[in-house]
Amino acid sequence: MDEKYYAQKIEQKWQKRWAKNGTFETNVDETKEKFYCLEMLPYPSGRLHMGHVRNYSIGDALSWYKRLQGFNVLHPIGWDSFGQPAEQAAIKKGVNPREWTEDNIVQMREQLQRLGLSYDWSREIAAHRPEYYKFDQWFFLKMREMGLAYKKMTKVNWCPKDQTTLSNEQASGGVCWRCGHAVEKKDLAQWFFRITDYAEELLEGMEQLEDGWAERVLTMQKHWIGRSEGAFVEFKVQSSKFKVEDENSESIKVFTTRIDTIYGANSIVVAAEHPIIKANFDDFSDEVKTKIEEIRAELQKPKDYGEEIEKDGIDIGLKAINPFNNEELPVWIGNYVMMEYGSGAVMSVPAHDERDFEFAKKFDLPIRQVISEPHLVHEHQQMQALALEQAFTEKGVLVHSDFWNGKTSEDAKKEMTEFAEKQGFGEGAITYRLRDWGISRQRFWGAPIPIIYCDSCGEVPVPYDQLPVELPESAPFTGVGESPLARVPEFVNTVCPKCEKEDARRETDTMDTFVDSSWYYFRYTDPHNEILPFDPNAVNYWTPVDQYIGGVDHAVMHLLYTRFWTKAMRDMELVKFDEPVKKLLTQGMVVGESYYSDEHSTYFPEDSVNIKRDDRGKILSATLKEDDSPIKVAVEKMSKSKYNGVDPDDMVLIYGADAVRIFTLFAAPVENELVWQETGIDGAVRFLQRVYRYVNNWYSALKNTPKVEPDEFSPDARKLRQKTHQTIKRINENFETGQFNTPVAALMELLNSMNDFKVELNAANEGDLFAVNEAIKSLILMLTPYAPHICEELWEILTTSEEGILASNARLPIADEHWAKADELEIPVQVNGKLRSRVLASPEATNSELENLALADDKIKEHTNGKQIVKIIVVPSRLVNIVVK
RNA sequence: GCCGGGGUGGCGAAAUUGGUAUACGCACUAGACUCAAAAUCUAGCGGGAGCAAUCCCAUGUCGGUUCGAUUCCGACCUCCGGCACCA
Repeated sequence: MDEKYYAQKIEQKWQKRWAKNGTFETNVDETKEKFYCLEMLPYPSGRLHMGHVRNYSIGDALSWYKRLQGFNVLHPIGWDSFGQPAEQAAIKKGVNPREWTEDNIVQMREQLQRLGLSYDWSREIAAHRPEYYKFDQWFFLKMREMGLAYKKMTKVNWCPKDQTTLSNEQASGGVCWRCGHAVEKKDLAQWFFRITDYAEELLEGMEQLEDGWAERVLTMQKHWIGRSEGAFVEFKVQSSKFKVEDENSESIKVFTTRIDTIYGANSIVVAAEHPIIKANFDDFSDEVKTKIEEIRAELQKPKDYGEEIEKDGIDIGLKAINPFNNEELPVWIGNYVMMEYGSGAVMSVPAHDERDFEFAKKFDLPIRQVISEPHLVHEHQQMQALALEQAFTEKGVLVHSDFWNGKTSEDAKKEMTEFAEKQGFGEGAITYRLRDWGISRQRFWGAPIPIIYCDSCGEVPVPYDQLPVELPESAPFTGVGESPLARVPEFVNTVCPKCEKEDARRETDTMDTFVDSSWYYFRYTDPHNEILPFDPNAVNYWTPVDQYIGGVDHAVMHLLYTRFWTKAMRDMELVKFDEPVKKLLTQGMVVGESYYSDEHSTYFPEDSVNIKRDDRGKILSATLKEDDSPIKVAVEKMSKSKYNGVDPDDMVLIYGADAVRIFTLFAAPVENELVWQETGIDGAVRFLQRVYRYVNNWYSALKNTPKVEPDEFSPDARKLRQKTHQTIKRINENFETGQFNTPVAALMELLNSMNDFKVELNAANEGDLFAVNEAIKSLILMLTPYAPHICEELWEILTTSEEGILASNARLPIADEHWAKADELEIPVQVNGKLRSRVLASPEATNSELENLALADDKIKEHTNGKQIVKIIVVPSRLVNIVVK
C-alpha cells in the first residue's frame, strides 16, 4: 500500500479492471430482484458539463447502493444524438453531422469513463444510428395503423427570405434569427401524434405517481394538459353565409365553463381565423375588413414571452341569438380569442370574466351582472344595472336569469347544460389545453418519417421489411430552403411500394428528437434486437424504471411524451403497465459565480477580474483588472458564455473522480441548486485522505482481527461499535428516502469517532481490533456508492483479495439494534420548556426513575426551589420537562 | 395575474416530523510541528452580558395553539420556479 493517496493511480487501475471484468454488465436473472436506475441520456455536445456530473453521480450512487443490497441493477447510458447542434455545425463549419456526432460521443464516453461511472457499456445506444432509428420508424408505422399518427395543415414560423421554417426561439421578436427578415406564418402539412386521445388518462395516471414524483412536476403536467369542464352552446346567426357541420343550422358554437352566466352575455366574440370570418368576408364593410386584416397581421407576429397584448376587435355586423333568452347579440371579432382552443368563439360575459370585462370597457359594451354573492341576492334582483368596478369571477347565486334565478352556480351549470342538451342547442364538454404532438421537422439530422408519396396511390407507408429508411451520407447544408433531404434526389426519388411505379417521392421531413427519447430506456433492455424494438421478456423483467433522475427542465415535454408513448405501447400490447417511471428525482442546477458589467451585460472570465473579500468571504469590491472599473457578481447557471463554468475533466484531473463525486453529492440536497466552490472539493479530498491514512495505519494490525466476535469490549470499543451501528442505520434510512448529502456527513462523523478511538496499535486487544475492523469495513462499503475507486482499493488491501467488492459478494452492513443502542443516555431536563440541565440515565429507565433523576439534579433544584411543581412531562429516552409555578 | 416551492450562523446545510436548534463540511482565528511555507494535528467559532459558573436573545415578521414550535394554525413581508388572454 502506498503511503499517500494517489487518486489518479487508483482510479485508472479500477476503471481498467472494471472494464476488463465487465463488472457492471447485467443480464436478466429471474432469481434476483431487479432495480432499473436511469439517468436522462445526454446530447453529445462534445463536452460533459457539471450538470451531467451531478446527474450521473446521483444515479451511480444509487446503483451502487442497490447492487450492494443484492439487487440485479440495470444502469445504462446512451446518446440522444439527433438534433439541431449537429446540423448547425454542418451549416456553420461544413462538417458532416454524423462525423461530428460520432467524434463527440467518443470524447464524452471517455469523460464518463474517467468519472468511473458504473454503466453497462454493452448496452450503449445512440439515436442517430440506423439500428436505433429503424424503430422510431417502426413505432411511427404502428402509430399510424392505430390512427395515432396523422397529417394535417398547421401554421409554422416561416422566413420568406431563407425559405425555411423556424422554431419559436429562432423567430423571437418576430424576425428571423439568421437574416433578420420579418417572420411569417405559413401553412404546412405536418405529422402529428394524437397525444390528446390520452389526455384524460395522462391526467388520471398521475394518481399512481403521487408518491414517487415531485409534486411540482405533476402540477406542471396537470397545468399543461389543462382540463376544463364546461359546455358547448350554439348561438343561431342571422344573415350569414356561414355553414357548420349541420347544414340546416347557421350558428356559432361557443365553449364556456360558466354556462350559468349566459344571461349576462352581451356579445359573441370570435377568433380572427374563425370560419365565419372567411365565409362572410366579402360582405363585411371596408372598416371591418381593414380591422380584421390588422388583427390578423398582429397575430402573425410571434409573440415575445410575457408580452401582453391590448384587447382589440370590431363588431362585424352579424347578430346571434342567445338560445336561453332569445336576445339578439352582436358578433365581434376579438384578438384575445384563440382559434386553437375550444371552438374559437366565446360568449362575452363582462360582468363575470376579466377579459370580457376589459373588452367591454374598451368598446363601451353593456355589462350585466347575473351572478351575485349569496347575501346580496335580494338587492341585486331589485336593481337593474350595477356599476361593477371589476369582473366578479367567483361562483354565487343567479340573478336576472329568468327561470334560473336563485340557483347556485353549481346547480345552474348542471341544469342549464342538461336543458341545452334537451333543447338541442348545446352539450356538456371537456376541453384540454394539450395539443397533439407535432413531430415533423424540416431538418436533416433526425429519423426520416417512413412515408412515400405516389401519384397513383397517395400516401403509402414504407413496408416494415424495408426499414430503416436510412439518411443519406450527406446533404446540402445551407440553412436556407426547405428540408435538406428534399435536395438529395437519391433519397427523395423512390419506387412506390404499392404500385411499384418509379416516380414516387419520400417524405423529406424528419422526426422530432423527442421521439427518440420517448422510448430509449425500453431499448436498453434489449439493445441489439434487429427485429423488434425489444424482446417482451426483457422489457417485462426490467421495466418500469424504478428510479429516473434528470433535470426539472424536462418536467413537461419529455416526461409527458414518454408517458404517452408508454400508454400507446400498452395499447400495442408491447408492455403491460401504464406508467413507465415509478420514481422521479429532479435535480437542481449547478451554478457558479459570474462577473459582468451592467451596461453592456458582457461577462468576464475569472482571471480578468479582481475580487476583494473580507476574511469571512464576503465580497468587498469587484473590479476589472484592466481599468479598475467596477463590475457585478452573480451566481448563475454555469455556461460557457458567462465564463462561470468548470470543466469536469479539469476537476477530475486535479482532485480525482471520487472527490468530485463526493463533493457533488455532499454539498447540497439533490433537488437544490448546487453552488460550485472549489474549496468544497478540498474538503472532500481531505476526507478521502483521512480514510486512506486510517486504513494505512491499521491494515497490518487488523490481520490479527478475531474471526469470531469476542466477549469483552473496552468502554471505548463499545462506543465505537455503537457509533458504527448507528451510522449504518442512519445511512440506510437516508438512502431509502433519497437523501444523498446526509450519508456523507454520517460517514465523516464515523471517521471522526474512529480517529477519537485512541488505542496504541501494538496494545490493541481482540475487542479493539474487532471494533476497528467492523468500523472500517462498514465505512468502506457505505462509502463505495460515493467514491467507488478508493473503496475498491482499500477493500482489496483489507481483504487481500483482488476480486473486487461486488464479486466478493460483499453487502451493505445491516445495523445491529443491540449495538446501536447506547449504554447510557444523556437526557435533557427542562424547566418550563427551557433547557436547564442534563442527566445520565440508562435507556431502560422508567418514567418515574427519570423524574427522580431530574428532580435530584442540583441545577434543576435551583430552578424548582420554592416553587410549586405543576406537572412533569417525560418523553421516554428523550427528555424531561418540569412545569413549575 | 394564476399555480407551486422556499426563507435556519460569514457560506453550503442538519434536525429522529411537536422534544437538547445550528450535526457534517467550507471559510476564518489561535496554537503545535517547521529555519520557513505547504500539508497535518489540537482548540475555538450564532449574537449579547459576565473573570467565571451561568444568564438573556435568536430558525423572514407579527400573532395563536401547546408543558414545549424551525416543525402545526392565521395574517403579512420577501425570494425563486412554472404558466400566461385556455373562455
